[in-house]
Amino acid sequence: MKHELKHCIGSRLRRLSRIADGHIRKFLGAHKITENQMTILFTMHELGRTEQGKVGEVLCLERSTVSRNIKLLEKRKLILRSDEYRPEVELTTEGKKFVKILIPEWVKAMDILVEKLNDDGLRSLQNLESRIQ
Amino acid sequence: MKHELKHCIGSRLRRLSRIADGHIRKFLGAHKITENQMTILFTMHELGRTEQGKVGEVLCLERSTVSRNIKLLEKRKLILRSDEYRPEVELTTEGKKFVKILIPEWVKAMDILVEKLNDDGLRSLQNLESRIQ
DNA sequence: ACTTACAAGTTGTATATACAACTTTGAGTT
DNA sequence: AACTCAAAGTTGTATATACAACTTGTAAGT
Repeated sequence: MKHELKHCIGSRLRRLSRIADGHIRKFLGAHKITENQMTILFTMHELGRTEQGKVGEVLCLERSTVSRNIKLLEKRKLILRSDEYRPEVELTTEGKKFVKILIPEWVKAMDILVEKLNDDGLRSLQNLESRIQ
Repeated sequence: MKHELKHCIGSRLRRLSRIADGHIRKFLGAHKITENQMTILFTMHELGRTEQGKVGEVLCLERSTVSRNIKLLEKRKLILRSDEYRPEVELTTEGKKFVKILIPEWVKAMDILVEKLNDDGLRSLQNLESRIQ
């Protein structure tokens, strides 16, 4: 057979991401935030005030997924949406504060993951990213 | 800063897996099956009759996740469960037939992904797997 | 045989995700 | 100005996932 079933690239990447997220979650426990929402907060921190759609574009997330996640973060007053139909979003002051609180925990998780992956593993990750799209 | 937020290993792996799964889903459309359920079917095809827990162990999935996914596949009569509390599971004849139908579609998706990744990308994937656990 | 402890399954709950269908808005065309 | 169309947002629906709490069965020790 040309490919072996257990070499399915989709399932292997899914598994890798579950493992990595598991490590990250260990450090987020106290802060009542999911790793996904953390990623959106961080992305918005990087982007500054931006259109909602841009978030999905950067993260390769479907419009509807972004819409719902943003809604959850808005409910917690971590982000602000302009009230146009196509809103611009940005972190609130509280959101920025929360990001600053999260970063040290996230750094602990990254330390562990980076140590596991090593420079070579990080290059592998970049390599995959550059090839897959 | 030691790490950059946008280099978060968790979110990058999540993104990669979403992209890969998107490619796979394109080929599964006609067959009314999700890429995750496909993975479980393929895993069970490899394992043969086995304890339910083994599936989660191989795929790094939580017990409850396996439980629910298995239930969905059982409802479709693609798998069979012994009726002990800790059941053994296996593909039904119908399940095996379905796997044979799915494989060509899956191969098409793998052809595309393997072409994108190339030998070098596949080595990168293996490299990540060997390092991350 | 009884008890205890642990391992594995299930269920409740919340979030994450995608796709389809519908809605809204703005931009171009006439 | 009215029309049309495309782009982006939202909602309905189904699955995927994890964690916590509870359940159940088995194995070990007495």
